[in-house]
Amino acid sequence: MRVRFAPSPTGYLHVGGARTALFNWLFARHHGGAFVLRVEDTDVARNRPEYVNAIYEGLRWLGLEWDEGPDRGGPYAPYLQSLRAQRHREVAQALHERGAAYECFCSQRPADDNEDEDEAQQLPAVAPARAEGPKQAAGAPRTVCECRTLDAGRLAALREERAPALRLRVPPGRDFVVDDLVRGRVTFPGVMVEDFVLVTGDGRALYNLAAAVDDHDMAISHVIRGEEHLANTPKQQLIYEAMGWQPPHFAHLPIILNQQRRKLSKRDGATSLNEYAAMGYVPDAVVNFLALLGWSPGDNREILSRDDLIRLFDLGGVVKHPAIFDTAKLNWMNREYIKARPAAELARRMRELLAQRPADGETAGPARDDAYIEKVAELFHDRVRTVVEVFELGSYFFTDEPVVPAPEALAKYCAGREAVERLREVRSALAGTAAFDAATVEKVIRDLAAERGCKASDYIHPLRVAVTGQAVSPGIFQVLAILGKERVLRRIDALVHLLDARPAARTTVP
RNA sequence: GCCCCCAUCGUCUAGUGGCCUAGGAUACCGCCCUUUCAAGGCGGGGACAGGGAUUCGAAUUCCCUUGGGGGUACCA
Repeated sequence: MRVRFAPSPTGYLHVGGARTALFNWLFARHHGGAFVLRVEDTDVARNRPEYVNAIYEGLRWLGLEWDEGPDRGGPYAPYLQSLRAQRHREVAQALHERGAAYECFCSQRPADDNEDEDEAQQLPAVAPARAEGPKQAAGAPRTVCECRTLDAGRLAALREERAPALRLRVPPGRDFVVDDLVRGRVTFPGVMVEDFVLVTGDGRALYNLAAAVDDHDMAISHVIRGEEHLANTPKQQLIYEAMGWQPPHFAHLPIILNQQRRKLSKRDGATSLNEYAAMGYVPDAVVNFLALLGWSPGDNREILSRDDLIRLFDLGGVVKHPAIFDTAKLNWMNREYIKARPAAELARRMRELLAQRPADGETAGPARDDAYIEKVAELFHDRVRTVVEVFELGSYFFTDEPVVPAPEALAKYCAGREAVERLREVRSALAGTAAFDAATVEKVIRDLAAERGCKASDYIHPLRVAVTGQAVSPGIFQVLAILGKERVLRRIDALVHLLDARPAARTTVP
């Protein structure tokens, strides 16, 4: 079995494309078939060569290695569609010769006067491309221009005037059915598929021709792609039929939608894979999550390794309805993967992200130290959803400066006058200890509380505000130990100073 | 407009005529634990879009309505 992922390099690999690639990969690995990467770069207007690399990077990040592709060759090379143009023209010519296609001299139909589409340049008309006039009663949107039946004399005359496009002669009077592996039999009324263009006036093979030819030539057995291609399928089947080729099986995957139930677009926050990488999602989690978006193993399992997925995957488990991309669940899953792996791995990912950040004050000092990163990772590895969350929740670990206390934290734990007292007491207790490991500082603080006859938390809360600037943090004793005596003392001093300077109005708290 | 597809908790889904007073996960809420926040444990609310039809019996079959999505290019 041979499947392919055929992106066009018009942008970064987005989650929809990634999901399509993943399902193809899973299918290939499950059946021991080949997963081929074919880059469909035939639309010169929108292509960007640099995006080919972006696609490679996205697939590699996910760990979806391809067996054949532009960069690694294979028995059916080349895998860059633009390099196969000659072959596309050959097939077009064969189609023409056997009467399955005809030359069309019509002007380009004006692109729908819909808003965003870039208006196609309109050439002077030879014949009306679309039959105008009142809507035909029985609903017959199919357009047949007179080029379909030009006689030899007229044909020759027209050829002198301009280069024709080549249209497929769609057989009239029959409906077209697609036996789709995920949605069953789909029937398109014959009147709806019109004589579509195979090759443009300037000799470029268009998508339906190129895709059909390449899929056939590359011996693709299963075409697994997004639902947006469903309506193209009858056209491609017609090409196979006209050429006498055996068509592949087709499977159309449901679209991934955003929270507003629309097709994912740039405005929906992160849509391309590299953004997820940058935010500290782990590839295995993204793969797991994407696999469950539109597919289910049929039981209640949620956490599935790559091997599980390969073993369990089949097209029968693919659902028909579109799925909404839910970041909350991805976050949960990512946390599961972070927790399931040792803290050292989180530390490694932190270092990777740190390396990509500018070396400003935020990441100065001890943040460079591997052992230090590891300790911080230890503290956060079962409380963060993403790697960057460590830097956000634990920002106080990545600066040598005193922290700026959050107003809420101040209001919650430092409102009363006694907070200052407590800070002074705990400061001097802490200053008096030489060892500064978690166990020691815990004993110091608990002893202090016992001695003063109050709760340890009475000291802990203001202390947390002093060293982290926040009302919440991981266990305070470990935080203190990692920060180190010097920074801790300095931060206590800074907060005491700040509290002292504040207006004396609110000295009591109810 | 026309064509096609789809329709179970907010979200991802299980469910292929009786096992369903509809299961799981996530999100949310509560309790326990606790130095805070998480994690963890326990518990809670929450769905078969609507209407017909078939059937002894429908989330499951058929039809209509509604809603959502996709397509409608000399783009892919």
